[in-house]
Amino acid sequence: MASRAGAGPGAQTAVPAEGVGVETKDEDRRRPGRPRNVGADDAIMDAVVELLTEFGFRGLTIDGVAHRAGVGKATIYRRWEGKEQLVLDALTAGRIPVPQPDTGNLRDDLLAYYLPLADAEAQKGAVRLMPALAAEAAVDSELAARLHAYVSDRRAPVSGILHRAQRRGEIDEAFDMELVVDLLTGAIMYRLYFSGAPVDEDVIERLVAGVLIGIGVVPPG
Amino acid sequence: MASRAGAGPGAQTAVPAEGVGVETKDEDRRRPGRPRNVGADDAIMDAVVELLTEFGFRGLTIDGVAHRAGVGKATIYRRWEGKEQLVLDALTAGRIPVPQPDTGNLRDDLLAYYLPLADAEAQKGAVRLMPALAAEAAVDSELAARLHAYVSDRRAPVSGILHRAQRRGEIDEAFDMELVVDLLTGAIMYRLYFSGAPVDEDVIERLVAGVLIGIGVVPPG
Amino acid sequence: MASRAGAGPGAQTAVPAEGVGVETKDEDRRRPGRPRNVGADDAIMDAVVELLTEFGFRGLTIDGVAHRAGVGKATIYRRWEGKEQLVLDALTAGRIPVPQPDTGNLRDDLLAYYLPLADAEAQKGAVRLMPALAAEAAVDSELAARLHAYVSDRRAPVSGILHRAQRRGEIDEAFDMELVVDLLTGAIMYRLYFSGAPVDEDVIERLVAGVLIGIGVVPPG
Amino acid sequence: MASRAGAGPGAQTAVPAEGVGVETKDEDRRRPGRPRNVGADDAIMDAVVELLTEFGFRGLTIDGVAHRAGVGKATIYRRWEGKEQLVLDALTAGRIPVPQPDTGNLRDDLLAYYLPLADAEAQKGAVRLMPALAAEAAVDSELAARLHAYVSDRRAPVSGILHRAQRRGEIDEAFDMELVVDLLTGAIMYRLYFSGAPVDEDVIERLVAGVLIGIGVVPPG
DNA sequence: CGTTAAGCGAGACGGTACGTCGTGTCTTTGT
DNA sequence: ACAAAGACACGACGTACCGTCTCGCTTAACG
Repeated sequence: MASRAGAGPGAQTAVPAEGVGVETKDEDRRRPGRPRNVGADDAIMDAVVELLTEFGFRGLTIDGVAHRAGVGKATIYRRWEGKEQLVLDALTAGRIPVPQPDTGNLRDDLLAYYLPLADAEAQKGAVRLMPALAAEAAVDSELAARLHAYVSDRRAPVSGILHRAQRRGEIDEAFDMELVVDLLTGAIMYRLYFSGAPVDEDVIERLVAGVLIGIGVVPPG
Repeated sequence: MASRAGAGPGAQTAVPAEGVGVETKDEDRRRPGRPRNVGADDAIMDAVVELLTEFGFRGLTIDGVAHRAGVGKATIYRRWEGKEQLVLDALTAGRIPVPQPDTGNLRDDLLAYYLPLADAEAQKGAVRLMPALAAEAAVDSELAARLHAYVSDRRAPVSGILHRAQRRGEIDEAFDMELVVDLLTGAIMYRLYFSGAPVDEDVIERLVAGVLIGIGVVPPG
Repeated sequence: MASRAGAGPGAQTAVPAEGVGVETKDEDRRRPGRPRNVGADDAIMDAVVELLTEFGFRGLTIDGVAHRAGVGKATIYRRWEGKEQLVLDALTAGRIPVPQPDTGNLRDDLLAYYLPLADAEAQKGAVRLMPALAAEAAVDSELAARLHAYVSDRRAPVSGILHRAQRRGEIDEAFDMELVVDLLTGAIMYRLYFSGAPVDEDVIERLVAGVLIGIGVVPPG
Repeated sequence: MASRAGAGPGAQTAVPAEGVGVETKDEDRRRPGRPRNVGADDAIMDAVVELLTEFGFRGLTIDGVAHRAGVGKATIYRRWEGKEQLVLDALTAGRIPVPQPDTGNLRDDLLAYYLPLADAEAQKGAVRLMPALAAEAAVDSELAARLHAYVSDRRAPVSGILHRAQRRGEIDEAFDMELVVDLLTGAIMYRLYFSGAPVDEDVIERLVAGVLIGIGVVPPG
C-alpha cells in the first residue's frame, strides 16, 4: 500500500493522529510527553497476524492481542479504533508484498501476478479476512475508505500491466482495461469468497487465457 | 432458493428438522404437542429484514429480533441455529426473486438478469449481507454449504442463458460458460463489495458488451 | 436486621424489586419468565463473606465473587447495584447474630452485649467493613439509609436493656438512654476504627462500669 | 498536626524525604538540579480539597488532581505515596485548626472544643473523609499509623482540659480521663459516621452536660 | 374429556468480550 | 534534577450478547 510509505503503522487510524495532511516546517516538532513505543506497533501487528492465522477473524480478541503482544489493552485502543482497523493495518503493514511483474510479456506478467493466488495458505488467510473486512466496511465508512484504498493498491499492478500492453498496441484501444481488471480479479474473488469453487493454477490459467482471447491478444481456438 | 419450496421456513436448519426432502405419504403424521406457530416465522423474518436494514449485520442481535418480532428467544433458536442461518434464510425466503429471463436473445437476457443489480436499494442490502455471510462461512462449513448453494441458485439462470446460446451456436464451443459467469458476476461483486467502484446500468452494459465481444458474439468496435 | 425478615436476600436493593410496600391480594402473582435462582443468592453471599475475610473490602472484586460463587457477573449486577450494596447485604443477611440479652440485670446484660466485641476476629472483620461502608454511605444516600438501618438494628438491644432498667427505676428518668448508647457504642467504635486504641475485655468492662457510675446505678469508688 | 511544623508539606510521606525535623546549619546545602516548585504543593492541596468536596473520596483521582492543579502526575507521586496520604496531608496541612481552649472552666473549655463540630460544612467534609481514611487504614498499616497520630493530635486538647480539671480536684481521681475522651468523641463520631443521627449544638451540649454529671462535676437533675 | 406433550413469551442463567478508567511507573523534552 | 505531558502494563469496572434453561401458559391430538 504505497500511500502508507513513511507513515508509522496505524498512523492513518490513530485517533489523535496529527500530521495528517501536508507537513509543515514544524513537522519535527514533537508533542510533549512520552512518545509512543514504536516497538509496540510491531509487537501488536505480529500478534494480530499470529492470532488471525490461529483463530481466524472471529476468534481474534483484543485481550488476546494485548496479551500476546505483551501490551496493555489501552495501548491498542489508543492507536486503533477497533478490531477491524487493527486487522486492516496488519494486512497493509507492508507484510504481504504485491507482485509487480513487468517483463513486457502480457501473458507472463498476468500469470506472475495471479498465480500466487492459487496458494492454499494465502487463500485460507484471504477467505478469513477479506469478507470480514468488507462486512464491516459496509457499516463503517472510514473503514470502507481504507479497504478501497487497499484494494486499489492491490489491483494497481494489473492495471499497469494491461495499460502498458495497450500502449504497446497489443490491445485494442476500445477495451477498458479497468473493466478487464474487474473481470479477472472479480472472478477469482467470487470463486474464493462466495461460490466456493476452487481457484487453482488451472483455473487461473484458463481465466487469463480466456480474457486474452476476449481482448483479441491471441486468436481463439 | 428453489429447494426450500414446500418446506416451512428454516426447516433445513432447525435441529429436529425432520421432513427434510420430499414429504412422504405420512406428511400428515403430526408430532404430538402444540404445533409451531406459523405466523411467528413471518414475524421473525420481517424483523430480521427490518433490523438488518436499520443496523446492519453486526448490529443485528437475536434479542433484538425476538423483541421486534414479539417472540421468545427460544422460539428463534428452536427453528434456526444462529444469526447467520437466520439471515441466510431471510435472504432466501423467496423474498428476492431471481430473474429467469429466456427470450432467446443472449444480450437481452443477460441484461434482464444483471440490470436489476444496479438498483441502489438492492445493492445496499447485498453489500451489508453477502460479505458478512461469506465471513461467517469462512469459519462455519455448514453455513458455507448453504451459502454456496444459494450462490449456485442465483447464478443458475445466467448459466442457462449462456449454455442455451452456446447450444444455439451463437458462442464458440471452446469457451467455458461457467468461467464466463464467474467473470461477469465476479466483476460486479468485486466492485460492490471490495473496490467500492460504482455498479450502475452503464457499467453493467459495458461489462456485458465487453464479454459478448470477448466471446465472439458481436464483432469488436 | 429485623426489617429484612421474610424478604429474599437483596430484595431491598434489587433494581426491579417489585413487592416493595404493602402486598396486594396478587402478591403470589408471579412475574413471567424464569424466576431467579434463589440458591444463587446464598452462593453469592457465601462467596462475599469468604472473599472479604480473605482479601478485605478493597481486595474484593465482583469478578472474584462471581467466579467463587460459580455465577455470572450479570447475575450479581441483576440483584445488587455494586460492591457496597452487596457487602452490606452480606453483612445483614442474618449471618451475624446480634446478642439480645435480657436477664433483668443491667450490668450483666450490657456486658453480655458488648464483651463479644472484644473478639479479635470479629474486630478484624468490622474494622475492614464498617469504615468502608460508611465511606461509601457518605456519597450514596441509598446506601446510607441501609447502613443507618443496620446500625439502628444493632443498637436496639442496648437501647432496650437501658430503657427497661430505667422503667424498673434503676436509672434516673432525667438521663437520655439513647445518648448513653451513643456514648458506649461510640467509644468502642472510635477506638476500633479511628484511634487505634485496643478494645479488649478490660476496656469494655471499665467503660461499662464508668457509665453505670455516671448514671448513678452504682456508687462511685 | 503540630509535628509537621517547619517541614515542607508532604515531607513525612515523600519517598526521598530527607530534611525531616529541624533544619541544620547545612539547610542551604542544595541538592543538585532544579529545586522543587514549592507552589506546586499548594496547588495540589487546593485541588485535593476542591475535588474532595465536589466528588468525595471515591470520586477523587490522582489524574484529576494533577489536571486541576496544572501539575504532572509524577510530581504528585514524587511527594506522596498515594491517594490516602495525599488526602490525609490535605486534612492535616494546618488547614483545619484544632481548638485549644484553656480558660480553666471545664464546661466552657469542653464546649469550646466540641461545639465547632456542629458546623454543617465541617461535618460534610469529615463524613466524606474520615471513614474513607479509616477504611484504607484497615489495609495499610503505615496509613493507619498516620491516621492514629492525627486522631491523637485532635484529641490531645480535650485530654488536657480534663486532666487539668482533674489535677485541680474538680474530677475524682478514680475516673480515667482517656476513657472520657473516648466516650465524648466516640459518641459524636458514631452519630456522624455510622448512625446518621444529627450532631447539632443541642446534642453536643447534652452530651457534655451528661458526662459532667456522670463524672460528678455537677450534681444530677 | 382429561391426559400428554410440545410450543409459547418471558426472562434469568453461566460465560465471554467489550471498551473505559484509574493506578503507579517510565520516558520524553524543556527548564 | 525537577518540571509537564502523556504513554505504558495491569487489572477491575459495568454492559451487551450469546445460546441454554426454566417458569406458567396454551394448544392440539390421543386415549
